[in-house]
Amino acid sequence: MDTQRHKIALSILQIIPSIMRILAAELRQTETPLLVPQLGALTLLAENSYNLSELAELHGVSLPTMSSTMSKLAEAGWVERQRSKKDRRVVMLALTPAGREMLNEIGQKMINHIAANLKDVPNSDLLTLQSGLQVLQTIFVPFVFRRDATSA
Amino acid sequence: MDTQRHKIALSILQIIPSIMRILAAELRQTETPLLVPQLGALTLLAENSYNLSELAELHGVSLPTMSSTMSKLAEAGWVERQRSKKDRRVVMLALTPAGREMLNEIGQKMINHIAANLKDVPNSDLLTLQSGLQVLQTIFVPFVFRRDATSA
DNA sequence: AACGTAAAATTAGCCCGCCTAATCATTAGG
DNA sequence: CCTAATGATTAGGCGGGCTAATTTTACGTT
Repeated sequence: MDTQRHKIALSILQIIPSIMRILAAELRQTETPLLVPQLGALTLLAENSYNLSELAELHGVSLPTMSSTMSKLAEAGWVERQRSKKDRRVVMLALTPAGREMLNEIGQKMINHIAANLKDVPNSDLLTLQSGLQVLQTIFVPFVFRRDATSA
Repeated sequence: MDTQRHKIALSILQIIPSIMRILAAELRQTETPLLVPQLGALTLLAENSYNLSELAELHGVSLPTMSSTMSKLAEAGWVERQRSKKDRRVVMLALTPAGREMLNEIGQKMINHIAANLKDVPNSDLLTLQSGLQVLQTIFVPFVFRRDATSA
């Protein structure tokens, strides 16, 4: 019985989904053409060009899920598929110029929107929040990369 | 340009959805009969009996969404609808005994599962995490209750 | 008392995101 | 060569979210 860890686990289970719904709702309200998962995928592509498998793994979803997400983004003209010449099974994804521009706009808008929620948060709490998020990240985000680590 | 708040906003935007996907995936893997939103709604009902509107508001979703969630849970026998006698438009929701039992089991299982993720987190980080979550909650969770606060 | 409006819930219809299973194309290896 | 493995897509299904429309009940005004 590790009470502290269980209490935190309960908090996570209760709080994270709530925030998620709020984020999604805010994205919807700003009438951006993007939803949360699309925004996440595009953000990954903004820093690097990935093939579909890599992208799916980084994003923590299955290959078919990412494939379909990419289809929507490609149809909107924000992402381009290109088969690799070395290995023609592989599909490389990259932002189009339009996609990059759109992402910059929307991303900034969303960040401002969320930052507005923090307007009245005192500085000391901001520091606490920042550290807490950092811990959350180190705990959870590595999991994505460990997915097939059993084979490594 | 409030750089600090913007940085935190960016973190939230990047981290929360990732954790959400991980939580959902863990729920799926444990082969529970519940998904995240259902678990959340049932957890609310475990402490109180609510009518549909209240429940939708607490949970931060629209009425139709909650109605459909309740239909699924009712069909599974975990929740009971009952029309109020005072106002026959109102539908009260309550856990059935079976629902309560199932929720206890699953809830505990999920919490253990998440707590396991925290196994190797040092104590100092746990404290940081705990405070950070608290701040997150005070920032975001009240929003649910403020939804129609414009009329108050 | 009757009529019209407001409120609570459901239904209908839509789309996204997530999955697994099956398929197709290509590569790699015996 | 032929088979097995790998990368991606397609097919099919379901939950969860929304808005708009509908139904039932309550309430207020005349």
